[in-house]
Amino acid sequence: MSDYRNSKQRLRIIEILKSTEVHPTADWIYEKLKKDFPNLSLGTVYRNLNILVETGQVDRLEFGKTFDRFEAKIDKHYHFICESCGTVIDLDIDRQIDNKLEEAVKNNTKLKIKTHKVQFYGICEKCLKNK
Amino acid sequence: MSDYRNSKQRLRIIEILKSTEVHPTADWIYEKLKKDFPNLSLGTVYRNLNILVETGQVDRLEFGKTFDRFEAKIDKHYHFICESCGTVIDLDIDRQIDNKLEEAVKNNTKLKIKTHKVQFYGICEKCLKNK
DNA sequence: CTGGATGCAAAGGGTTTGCACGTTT
DNA sequence: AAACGTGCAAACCCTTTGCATCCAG
Repeated sequence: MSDYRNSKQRLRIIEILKSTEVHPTADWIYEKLKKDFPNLSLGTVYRNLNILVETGQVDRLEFGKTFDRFEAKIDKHYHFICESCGTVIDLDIDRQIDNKLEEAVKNNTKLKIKTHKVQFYGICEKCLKNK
Repeated sequence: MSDYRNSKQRLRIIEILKSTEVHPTADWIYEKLKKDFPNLSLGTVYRNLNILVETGQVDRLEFGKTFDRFEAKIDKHYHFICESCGTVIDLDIDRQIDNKLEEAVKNNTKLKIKTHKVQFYGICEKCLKNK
């Protein structure tokens, strides 16, 4: 890993992220940052966000890879995603815990909650063997 | 909503999805289906997948919209996504239930589980008022 | 001074869409 | 026959990347 310097743009990006609750997109940050750096380029925002995620200062909210995946198993279940090979595996759920999970949040907020999804991340059996 | 017919391509897509556990990408399905329909186009696969998702025959595995979102709040928490306006809201977690959730899965599989994420979906307060 | 960072623009990669033709009902 | 579905290719959209220049250490 290379050494990262403290560019003004990067520092401002962290500031912006720490001062908002809107979970911005890269473009939102770009628009906001443009006021400070009129010549700012979107590429700079993306490069810095990637660095900030890499160094653990920022979290990226995403599911799996950039492309969608599909399944015909319609009943409720969780998913496990292997961080090594990308495989997605269905997981049975413990209904009792699952219900408690949703109840705990429902009773604690004014949001109208319809459903929830859970993903587990780690290494699958196959990849465990191959390392 | 329009009436959907039973095109051969669409029927095969459901068949394929029901017969596999790999949670395929659109492209994976395209490659597989090409054996039956040599002139198949990727657009057809995408169109049909969207129809199947719309009619509830297939689930799409994704998180939020197509673009990533970022946050500087690094500590563990859940997210709520408003299905109406796309807003993402941080949710506190009940550590006890959260731990039980991870334990339940860990004890029930040979996968090496490192972490998990939970998202809740529904309608936010603002959108509830505006309807 | 040296290597990382930036701006700009082009390229990438997954997904959507307009159009003319083919198929289902 | 009418309306939906398909193939093809172009268009889209978000993100990445090559390159010359700029700037932090």
